[in-house]
Amino acid sequence: MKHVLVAVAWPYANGPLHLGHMAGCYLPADIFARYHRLKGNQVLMVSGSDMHGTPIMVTAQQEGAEPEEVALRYHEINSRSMEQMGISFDLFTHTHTPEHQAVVHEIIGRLDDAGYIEPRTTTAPYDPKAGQFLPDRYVEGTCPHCSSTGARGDQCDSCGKTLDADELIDPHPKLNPEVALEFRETEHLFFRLSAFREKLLEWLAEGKEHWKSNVLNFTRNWLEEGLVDRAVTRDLEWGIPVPRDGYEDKRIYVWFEAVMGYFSASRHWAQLQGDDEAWRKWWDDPEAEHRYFMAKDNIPFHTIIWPAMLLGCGLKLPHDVPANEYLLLDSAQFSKSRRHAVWIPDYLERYDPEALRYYLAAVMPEQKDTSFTWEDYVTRVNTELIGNLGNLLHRVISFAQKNFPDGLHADECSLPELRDRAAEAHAKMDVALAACKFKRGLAAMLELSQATNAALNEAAPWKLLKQDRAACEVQLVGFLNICRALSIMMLPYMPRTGETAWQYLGLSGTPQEVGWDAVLDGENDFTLQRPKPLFAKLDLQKVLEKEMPPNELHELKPEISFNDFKKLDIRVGTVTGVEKHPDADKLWLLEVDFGGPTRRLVTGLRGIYEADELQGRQIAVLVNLERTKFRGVESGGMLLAAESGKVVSLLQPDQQVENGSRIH
RNA sequence: GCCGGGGUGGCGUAGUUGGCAGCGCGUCGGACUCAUAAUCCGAAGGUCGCGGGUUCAAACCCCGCCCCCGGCACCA
Repeated sequence: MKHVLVAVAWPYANGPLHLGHMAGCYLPADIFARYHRLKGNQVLMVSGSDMHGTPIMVTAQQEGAEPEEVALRYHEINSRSMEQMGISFDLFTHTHTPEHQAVVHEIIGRLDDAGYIEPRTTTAPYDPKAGQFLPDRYVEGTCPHCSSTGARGDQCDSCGKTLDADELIDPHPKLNPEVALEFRETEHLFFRLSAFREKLLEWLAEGKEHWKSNVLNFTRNWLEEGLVDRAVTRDLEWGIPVPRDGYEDKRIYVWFEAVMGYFSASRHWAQLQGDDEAWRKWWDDPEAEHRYFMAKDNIPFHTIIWPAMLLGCGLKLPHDVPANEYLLLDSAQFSKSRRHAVWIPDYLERYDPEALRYYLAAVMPEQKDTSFTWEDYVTRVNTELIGNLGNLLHRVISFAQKNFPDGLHADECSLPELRDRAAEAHAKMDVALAACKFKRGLAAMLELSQATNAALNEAAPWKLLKQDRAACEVQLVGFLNICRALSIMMLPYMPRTGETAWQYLGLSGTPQEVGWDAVLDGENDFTLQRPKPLFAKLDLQKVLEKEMPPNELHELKPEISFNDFKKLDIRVGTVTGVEKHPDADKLWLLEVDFGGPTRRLVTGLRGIYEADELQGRQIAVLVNLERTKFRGVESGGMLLAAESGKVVSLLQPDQQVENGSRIH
C-alpha cells in the first residue's frame, strides 16, 4: 500500500472550463487516482481554483464587479463541472481561503528563515495622481535608444530593445498621458530562485527515466539558461497580504502562492478530516509518490519554481510531472477571446459525461497536440464505445437474463482462452495506467472487448441454447465473467458505467470494493437484472446542427450609434507591393494604392497568405486608425479580414472598383 | 531568429533499449442475427517528410535540409 498524491493544476477562476482543460489534466489525473484507489493505494487528490490572477481583475473590471465575486462565481461553476464530470477530488478548494493564506505565510516564513527571501529596494514608476505604482507596460515615453515617442516601459516597439521604465525620457502613464510620472523607491520581497540551479540540476540528473522527454528537455533548457531571482510581491490590492511590516499595500504575486496550493490543500483536507496531521502520510513518508498533472504551458512552474520552493523548505519533490500537450478544437487552440471553445457546462447540458471521458481518454494529447471534432466524437462514441464495448455488455447480459431469468450457475470456467486474453489485457492496462499511458490502457481494454465479441460470435450461445441448454448456461457464465472483469477495468475511465454494469450483473457490493486485483476472480453464480443500454447513440446530423451554427450573436459588443460608425473610414485599395518585414517573421509590408500616393500597411498575414496571393488584389482597409509601429515599421491602416477558428479570410469587393472607394 | 514537439496507407494514430510496419475509422466482399441497422471474418491500400551516413539489419542512431504546430520575440 502506497500513498499517492495526485496534484492537479489550478484553473483560473475567470471563466468556465473547456474540453482542453479536461483532456489536458483533470481527466488524466482522475483516471490515475481512480486506478490507484482500485489498487488499494491511499490517494490524496487535490486542486482548486486560482483566484488571484490578473485575468480575474480584468474580467472583474469589464463586468464592473469585485474580483472576489467573479472568482467565487467561476469557482462554483467549475467545481460543479468537475463533479459532473466525475473528477474525484478529495478536495477542490480555492486560493482565497484562510487556510491557504496561513500556509502561504508559513512557507514564506520557512523560506525566509532559510535565507531564500530578501527584500530589495527598486524604483518603480508611480502615478502621483492615481496614487499607485504602475506596471511597466502601462508606462510610455521616449526611447533613449532611437528617440521614438511611443516606447513602453518594458520595451520599445520601434527599435525592439527591451527597456526599464526608468530609462524612458519623459515617462507618463499610458492611460493618462498628461500626468508626469515619478519614480519612487519601493521595496519588494524577492525569491532567490538562482540559488537553486545546482540542486535542481542534480535532482533532474538522475532517476528521471520515467519522465516525458519534452518535460525533461524543456526544464533542462530553462536551467541551462540560468535562473533569475524573482519578485514575489506586487503593488496590487487583489491577492494574499504580505506578512511583513511596511507591506500593507502589497500582495503576494500569484505565481508564487498558487503553486503552494498543493501543500495548503493537503493540509486543509486533513483539517476537514478532523485529523490535522493526516497530510503527513503523503508529505513525510519517503515512499509516498507525488505526481503533478497539467498541460505543457505549466511545465516550468512545476519542474523549477515549485521544486525550488520545496527544496527551500525541505518538502517532498515531485516524482513525476506527466504534462500533456494541448487538445485542439478543429486543429486550432481553444481560445476564450475568439469564442473558439466547447465549454464543459454547455457539453453537459446535452450529452453524457461518461461518453466524453471515453472520447477524451481516447484522443488524449499525451505525446502531441490532438484535435477534438464533433464528427470524430460521434464516430468514436458510436463505434468504439457503444458498438464495441457497450454493446458487448448489453448483448451478453440481456441474452443471459432473458433466457435464464432465475440465474445461472457453472462449476468451472468454460472459456479458458478468453480468460487468458482477459488476464493479458488486465496486465497491459496495469502497466499502462501505472505509467500514465492512458490511451494505451484504454486500447488494451477495447482489445479485450473486441476479442470477446469475436468469441461470442464463434460460440453462438443463441444456437447452443436450442441444442444443449445446460452447456449454454455454463458458457454464458464464462462470458458474464468477462463482463464482470470489464466492469472493473473500465472504472478508471468510466466509473459510473462500470457501476451500472456491475448492478446489471447482479453482483454484490460495488466493483470499487472488489478492487483491481480481483478482476480475474471468477463468479460461479449470476442472477442478472434486466439491462438497459449503457450509452445513447448519437446522431451526427443532429449533433452538428446543434454544435456547428456559429454562435454569431453570443457576446455581442455594446450597441453603437450611426455617428460612431461614421467615424470609421474604410476604403478599397489594391496591393501593389508585398515585402517581408525585416525584423519579424509573421509580418508582411504591403504597399497599397488608394488612388493617390500609396500607403504602407503592416499586417500579420504572413503564413496565411502568400505574397503572390496578395499582389494585385483589392482589399478593404480601415485607413483612419491611429498609426502604430510594428517592430519599427509604421502601419497606415488595418486590413479587414474574417476569422473563424483557424481560417482567416480577406474581405474584398466582389467586382473591381476604383481604388479609394469608401465602404459603408 | 531562439526553444520545444511533430511529420507513418484517404483520415486519425501505436511503434524508448535498431530485427519481417501494427491498430481504429472509412472503402470493398462475405458470415451471423443474441444485441443500440449492432457484432465477426476476409480484402484492397504505406517510397514510415527529403537527402546522405553508421550497421548484417534503420520508422527508430548520426549529419544536412524541407514542412507543420506551440512558446518566446511578437501580433490579431
